[in-house]
Amino acid sequence: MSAAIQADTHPFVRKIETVALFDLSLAEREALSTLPVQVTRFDAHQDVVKEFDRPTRCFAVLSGLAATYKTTPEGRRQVMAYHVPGDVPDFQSLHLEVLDFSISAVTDLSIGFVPHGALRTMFEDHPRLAGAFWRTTLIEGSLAREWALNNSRREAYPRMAHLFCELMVRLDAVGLVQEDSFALPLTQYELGDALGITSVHVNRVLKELRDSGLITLSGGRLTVHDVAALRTVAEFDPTYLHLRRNDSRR
Amino acid sequence: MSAAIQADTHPFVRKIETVALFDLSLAEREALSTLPVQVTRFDAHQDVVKEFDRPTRCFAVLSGLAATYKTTPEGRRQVMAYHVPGDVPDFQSLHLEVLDFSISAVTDLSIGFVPHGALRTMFEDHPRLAGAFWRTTLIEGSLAREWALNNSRREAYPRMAHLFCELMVRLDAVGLVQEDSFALPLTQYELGDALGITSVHVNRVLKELRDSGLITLSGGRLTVHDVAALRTVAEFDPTYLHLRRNDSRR
DNA sequence: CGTCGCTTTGATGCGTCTCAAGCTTCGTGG
DNA sequence: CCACGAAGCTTGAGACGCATCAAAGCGACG
Repeated sequence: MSAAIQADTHPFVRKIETVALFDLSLAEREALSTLPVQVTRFDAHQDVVKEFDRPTRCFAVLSGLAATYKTTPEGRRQVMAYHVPGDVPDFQSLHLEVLDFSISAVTDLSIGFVPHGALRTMFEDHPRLAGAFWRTTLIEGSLAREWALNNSRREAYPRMAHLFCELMVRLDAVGLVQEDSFALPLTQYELGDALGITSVHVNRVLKELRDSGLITLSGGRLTVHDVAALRTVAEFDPTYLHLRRNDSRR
Repeated sequence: MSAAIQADTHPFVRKIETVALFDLSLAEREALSTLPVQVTRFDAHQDVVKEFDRPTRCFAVLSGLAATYKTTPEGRRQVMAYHVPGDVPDFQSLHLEVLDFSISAVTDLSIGFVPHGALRTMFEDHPRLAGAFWRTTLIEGSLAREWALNNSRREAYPRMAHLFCELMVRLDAVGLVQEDSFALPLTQYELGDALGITSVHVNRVLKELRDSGLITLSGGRLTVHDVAALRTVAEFDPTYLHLRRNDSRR
């Protein structure tokens, strides 16, 4: 998955511009773009942060794909969310001392770390920005609930369709979808971790979706042949993503 | 379920006192306790707010039990969280225009509504309080993720044990547990809605838990006979609840 | 004292898991 | 440039967990 965030724009400015319900003032834009960012690369399959960590900084995904996941003590793994470029997935560490999930690099990853202290200072001076970031964390909660519904109340076939619909909309919103096709660098085993099924069953369901003519997935790229039909199968309603108007072309 | 919130304390003061990581200043306490509250009663099974609503106020549960739930368009219902007295379950409406879930009264319910405007004014004057309420919404997100893990990665028997462990800890934190026993006014059908299984299967799992000597559930009251064993079965680790020290006696 | 909602139990079927084996792809070293 | 190994994909057979359908028991309340 290639970088989609312009190098000349501070990632937090980008994020807030796409999420906030107001236009940034000059002072706010200045405060955001002078936040200190430490850029770090991670290899695929590395953990960026781990459950029970006590982070002292938040981070934005600059390029690549990241995944929030939890595991039962018994070792069963569940991916809770994927993070696309521009996302700030561990903002909760600013207000909750200990992390209740891990975040790993699905692909090679470029990450921008911002110290908690700088964020707190910024929020004191610019309370509207605090509200905007609060909003981003609420949207993440909304995604978590939709995943809980999807994974416990839909069978594997519509469940997978739903995941593909969500990813398409979210990747499209950051310009990573071309002609109903986007990079999806997940193994079938990893897809199973997200959907709560085994890789064997992922394979069979994928075959069904392929045979229905809805999608093809190969070479780490998903192509949707019939967006409307896929949405119908998935019962997909994007309300829970809380996108603003025109964030998505679909 | 009887009221546990003292009538003479403003519910929002109560909530923040149990959640915030700092001691309230006099001004902050004053601001909270002068928030206008409109108390309203709901009968069991009524909806307090519905998915796609655009609320203009938040509310605190004063007494009774409430449930956040979503349904698929096909009609399958999933409870995402239970709310005990003191909780403020729809705080996200302050920052997200349209609700992505419904909240219903499980039992008869007493609710205190507070207008968004009053909250926004308070947050402008007292930014630390905004941080404290932000924290409460993050904790809800954490619960949603744990439920997603529980419902998709544990089988019905440990899954139910996990739900009981969570409810016991959270109800204990608000003083509603006596001698490892608490009110649990849910039908087996409703338990199925929370656990993602049918009421028939709830009945069989409940029987197993009873036969194991772990619990009894009758007359709307759950008694845990062996807390340690129930936790072991459930692989229960309360970290995700983000309680502060001494919030729970267990 | 009959009715209605809830609980309990049985029989059968479906969705997904588990185990197992063969196949494809691709990167690496000879 | 080919051989090989490792990782991932594909497919089959049988087992298991939970759903579904159905019916009978129980308890509370008018």
